Amino acid sequence: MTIDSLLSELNEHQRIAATIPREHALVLAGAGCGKTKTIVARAAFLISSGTPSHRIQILTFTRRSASEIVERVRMHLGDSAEGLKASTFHTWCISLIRRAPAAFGCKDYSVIDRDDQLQLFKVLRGKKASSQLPTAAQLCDLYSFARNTGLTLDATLKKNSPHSYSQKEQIAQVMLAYEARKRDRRYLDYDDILDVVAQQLSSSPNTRSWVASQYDYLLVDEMQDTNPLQWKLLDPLKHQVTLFCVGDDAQSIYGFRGADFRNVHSFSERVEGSRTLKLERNYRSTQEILNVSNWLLSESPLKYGKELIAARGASNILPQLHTFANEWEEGRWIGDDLLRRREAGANWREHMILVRSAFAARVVESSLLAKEIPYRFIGGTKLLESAHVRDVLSVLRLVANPQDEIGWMRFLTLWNGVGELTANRVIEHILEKQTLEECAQIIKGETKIPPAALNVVGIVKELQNQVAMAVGNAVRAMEEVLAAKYRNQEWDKRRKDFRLVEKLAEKHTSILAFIEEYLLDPVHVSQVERLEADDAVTIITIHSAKGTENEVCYVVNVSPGAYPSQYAQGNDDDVEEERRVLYVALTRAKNELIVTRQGYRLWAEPRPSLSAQRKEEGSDSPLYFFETLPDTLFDMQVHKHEGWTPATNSPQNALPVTVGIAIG
DNA sequence: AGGCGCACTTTTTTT
DNA sequence: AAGTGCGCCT
Repeated sequence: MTIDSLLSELNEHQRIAATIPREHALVLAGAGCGKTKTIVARAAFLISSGTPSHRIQILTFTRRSASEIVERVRMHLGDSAEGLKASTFHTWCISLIRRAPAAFGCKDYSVIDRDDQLQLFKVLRGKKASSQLPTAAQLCDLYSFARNTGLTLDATLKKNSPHSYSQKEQIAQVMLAYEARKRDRRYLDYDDILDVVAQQLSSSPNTRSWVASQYDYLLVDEMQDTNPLQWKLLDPLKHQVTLFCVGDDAQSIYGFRGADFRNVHSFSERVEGSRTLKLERNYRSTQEILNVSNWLLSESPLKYGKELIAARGASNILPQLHTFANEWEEGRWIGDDLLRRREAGANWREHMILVRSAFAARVVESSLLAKEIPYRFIGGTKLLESAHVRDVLSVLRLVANPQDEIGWMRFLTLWNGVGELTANRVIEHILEKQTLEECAQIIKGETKIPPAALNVVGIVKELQNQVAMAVGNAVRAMEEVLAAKYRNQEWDKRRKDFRLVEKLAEKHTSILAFIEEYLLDPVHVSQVERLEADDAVTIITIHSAKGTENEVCYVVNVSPGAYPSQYAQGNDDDVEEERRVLYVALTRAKNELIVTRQGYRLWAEPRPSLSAQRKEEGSDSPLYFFETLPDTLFDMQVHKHEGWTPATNSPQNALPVTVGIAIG
């Protein structure tokens, strides 16, 4: 396919965006208006008009959209697309660090993920010495928020946790200790990866020009979700590299990570001489679906000024709104509805179920399992984040970095007779040593860990360039102890994951690269297995669903107390972010939108309006987005309680073990 | 004292 | 699914 035929598929505005001359540009595109298509066309246009493909770097939020964009450009251009790179901000930065570790002051550093951070914070916070201190997880979030926004601890606490403000001094101490520990152990957490690069880009002219000289263009997807730390990366490059950014303020849903949707509005001030373009024609959905989405945004006190028009026009199918007595009936009905559609000839893969949280997916999941409907779940615990896989990978981490305290803790406490305290004592001695052999001697002297287990570390070291074999050996050596640890926690199911890990490892020639790649961009179990069963329903968290679409979309549990969630109540910014989350969910549907909610009694009986009640309390942020829903937008149906006990709870309905690719 | 198993709660969202 | 708390065992 030629570039001309690709451009002829675009509408006028998309084509202008894809072919603008070399200048900074921001493309504001509504949901379904062809954002990805425009980025793909832009990259293809640049390459076919002479920019070498390796001088274009595309930055996206997920591995999935990164590979999709590259794949589509390749489809249009063939070999000349070779060398085009798309990655997340984090993978991009770590690849820069790995190519010039000294320039960033990060020689021999290893990357730690959130779980590792938690371990450190837990240790540093101390057990229950001061239980008023925020939990390790809260400290972790506060720390990360401050790093991503560039706010001081003081400002972060005032904004996110005024409740803990009085403990500011102690919190500061824990955080400083965390930073000292990271330096000591040569750890880089997620935020360090970006910050280290950003810092050097702004302070070192040499490093800046080294990086800038590699690229002519940076194409940034999902610009509305970039935060100040990410901007700190782009800003120093803007004089030498041309920015092409695409985003939608109404789809900004990463405020908890420091993103501010207003940032896309200030783009033109921050980037001198930049152009802003708009895409407003929606090619994804029917007008009936857009009417619901438009209504939701129009109710916001914020003025998005967005009214999506469907290029496809109306379809005469209204979205459906179903109200159930409880979550089990809701889940059961969705399963039944899927079966009906399947019987009518639809494929499983045309259906997507959108949930707010991984936790919220559980009821739906068990309903699909019970009805033997194949599904994949995107958004829960990732393969390499699951406890049993981390256990095995701890050995690989030790080989990559014998000073890895977190890795040692994980490995040592696996064995009988070694708990947290013993492990701590041993680790103190280990950290004084340089080689694995010396470490092994210490462990032999101080614990009863079987020598055979320690040999694995040596074997893995020998195999460090054959990662898949290293994984295989580690698994075999640890199988017994793991089987004991997880004997009551679906061991048979967990055990299968090791094969998948080996499969992933086959592509890599170094342990470090293997671990890093999947820490930064974790793979979901069901993604690995997709090859085996292609036709499945998708269950997906809304945050993971950004950028995706499907013929039929179910949006689950759009109930009072859930949209907006109680968590957001009282904070107008948070409530509006919740509105955008729901907006993202509603705009995923191409042909049919089915919204479900619980607690029909709330609507069956007359009662004082929730919003009126809310006004009396002195807040104008809504308690429930659908409180004022006009009844013309949906086909509404209330399902009466049928008086049965939830089958999902009864023990005789133990979850079947082998149903398609169903992996939670 | 340290380790371990059991029963219990508690879940936003992600790199 | 993982963290916490409690009581028992070595």
